[in-house]
Amino acid sequence: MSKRAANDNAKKRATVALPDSPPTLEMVAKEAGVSIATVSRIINGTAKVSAERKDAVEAAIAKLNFRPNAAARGLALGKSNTIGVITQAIDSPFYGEGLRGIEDYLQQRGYTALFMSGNWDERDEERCMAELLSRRVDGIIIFSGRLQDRQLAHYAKQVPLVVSGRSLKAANIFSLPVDDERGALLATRHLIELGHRRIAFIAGILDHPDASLRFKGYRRALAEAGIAHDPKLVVPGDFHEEGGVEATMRLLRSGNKFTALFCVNDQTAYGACLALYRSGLNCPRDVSVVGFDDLHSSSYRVPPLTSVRQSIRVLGESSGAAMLQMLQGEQPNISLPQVQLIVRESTAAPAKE
Amino acid sequence: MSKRAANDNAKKRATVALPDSPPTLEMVAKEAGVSIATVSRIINGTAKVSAERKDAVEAAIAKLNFRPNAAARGLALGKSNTIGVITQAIDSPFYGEGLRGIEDYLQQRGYTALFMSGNWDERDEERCMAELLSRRVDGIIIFSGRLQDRQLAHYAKQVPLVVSGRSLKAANIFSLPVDDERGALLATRHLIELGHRRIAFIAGILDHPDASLRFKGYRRALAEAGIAHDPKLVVPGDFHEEGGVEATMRLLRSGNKFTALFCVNDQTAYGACLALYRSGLNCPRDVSVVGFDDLHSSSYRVPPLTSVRQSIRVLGESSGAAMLQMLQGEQPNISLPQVQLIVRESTAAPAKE
DNA sequence: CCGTAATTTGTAAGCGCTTTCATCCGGTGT
DNA sequence: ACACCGGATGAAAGCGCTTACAAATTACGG
Repeated sequence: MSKRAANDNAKKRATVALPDSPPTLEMVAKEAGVSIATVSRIINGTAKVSAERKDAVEAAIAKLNFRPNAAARGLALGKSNTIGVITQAIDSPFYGEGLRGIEDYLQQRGYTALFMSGNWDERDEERCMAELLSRRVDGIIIFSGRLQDRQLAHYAKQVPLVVSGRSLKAANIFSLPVDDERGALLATRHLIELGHRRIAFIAGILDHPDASLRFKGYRRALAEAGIAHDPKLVVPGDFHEEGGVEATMRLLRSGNKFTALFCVNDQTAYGACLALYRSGLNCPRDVSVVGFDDLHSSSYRVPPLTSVRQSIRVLGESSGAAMLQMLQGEQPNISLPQVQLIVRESTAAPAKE
Repeated sequence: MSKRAANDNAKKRATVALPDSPPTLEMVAKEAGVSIATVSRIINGTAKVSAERKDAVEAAIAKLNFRPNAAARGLALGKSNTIGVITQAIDSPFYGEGLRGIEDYLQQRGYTALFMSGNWDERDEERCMAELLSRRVDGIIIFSGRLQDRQLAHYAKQVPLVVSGRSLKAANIFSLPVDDERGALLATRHLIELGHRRIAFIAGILDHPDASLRFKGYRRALAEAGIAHDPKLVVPGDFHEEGGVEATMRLLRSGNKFTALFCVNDQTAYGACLALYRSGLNCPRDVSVVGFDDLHSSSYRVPPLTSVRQSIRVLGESSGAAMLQMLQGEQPNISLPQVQLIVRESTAAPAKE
């Protein structure tokens, strides 16, 4: 047995010294008196090894508290077991649920998710892509995103892509679209069935695909019911609470009457509710409000918000599943559950005039 | 000992390259007609290189769309430029803001954050630590967390640690405590000043340090004002909306009168507000409610929630700053802004009886 | 007992990058 | 002219791990 007591007495030195470099395969091999190949084989279970050596190696690993260096392994293997995820904002309640879904799914299958925020900005998103590519992630999942289709197709040559919340087909890309139009249709139809005729719509950012699809669903529902679409009842927002407040105020000040409000997403609806409250209007007595996304906290609003549920968490899990299938070389066969209207207490029949 | 065969085989293998594998330093060097050392020096700016070669290399890099392999670089450098972050739940609105702060701060300084969710579970947290350690992150930031102090001290021998929202001192650990007690004191005092005497408290999970410190502040404010503390007005919650609903219902059913409610965090307060609404009680007319954390969406509640602001985003940024200082070998000299009470519209004087 | 096949185990060649060190240059000083 | 010097380059040695291939060991039949 060699004398490696110095290592064991590291405690003594630790009072002054910074953490000494972590143990390596070589140190484990020496400690156990075998070759590094044998240690590697035991760790990965890639070949049969005699029980005797196996025990010795496992003892050495435990003793040294050895943990394989993922970077080195990645280099040797040519894969990192990491999936990059580009979201717009990691602190958004909307994306957060999706990230959680991805993380849970991947982690159970031995992968790690690397999250980055694109900040609703195309250049930021490119920076994220560059960083992820540089880290040689095995695949990248993008939530909506501002990148153009052709840019995505370009990146897809370098790494498998899953794009969720968007519809797009190209080699090495799998997209998982959400049925925004149908969701908006259900929401608007619900308001119409309650008896509303003057239904305003707070849109998101103008050129955003989600927003335009939802707008389309809104108009389709109106058309179905034979209600003329009044452009004055459509105002832009920003997908955030603040935009909802401003849009609602603008609507109110414009003097155009409305008894219901369909908001492009829940956060916008939160803002709308606050603006109504500030204006002395009661939801749902004076104005009914419907959101989109069904965020977790929407069921705890006062009043609980009626919303379109697309389960962003499931979207996340499905994205992870699709990515793993792509990495197996399979064509993903994932589909999302249908969007669904969740009726709560922010909608009611309009007041009799 | 004929090594000829081995060499020949190695060469053969070396010439085989998959067409789609990303370009390497070597390919760039060949393309530019220089050595790989020169390319490396140009990329990192670690030495002077003639303008002529520099141009050639940059052209080659652009042509091949070369991106250095972060894993390989990490291996060679012995550092990954990555900071691991352990949070309880990536989809929590509370932690989300903190993560955003960390991400922004680190990214501007050339670091990448690797987020993992501990799920409020000690074993999960250990799994995260193991994963991060295996990836040889340069440091780890932990948000609150369930790990014991001694476990943290143990991990700190392997990697620098920043623990936020917690107070603890040990070698190689920097902790960034939030003044929970003072926040709770301010909140409760505010209710007292408004004239409330029967103030209930919805606590978090029993053994959680945040919860007990806030409870302490609550009692201190009561004591200051000479109000007897009534244990019947204190009920447990779970830091989530659901717990707030249940706790409030329990309080209401118990028949113990109260005119104000201090909740251990904003999410709990959201639940409380809903429970009041369901019971036909108006906030703040019948019951005033105060939260803690001042989440972004609290200012958009109906009514906007009075809360204690500790700027979790700033907490995140500061954690990042402290970590970077530690990596420089300095002793971090970071301090947090004081907690602050944000008075909004969920609190008012109690109704005259 | 030896030959041969079936099993472990060890050796060493990478994976892509950084960096030390030796080499090669064109000046300089005398 | 000659020894010397400093700056630009390249060769090569790792960083820690996997794995193809060789070597060593064992098992067995003839």
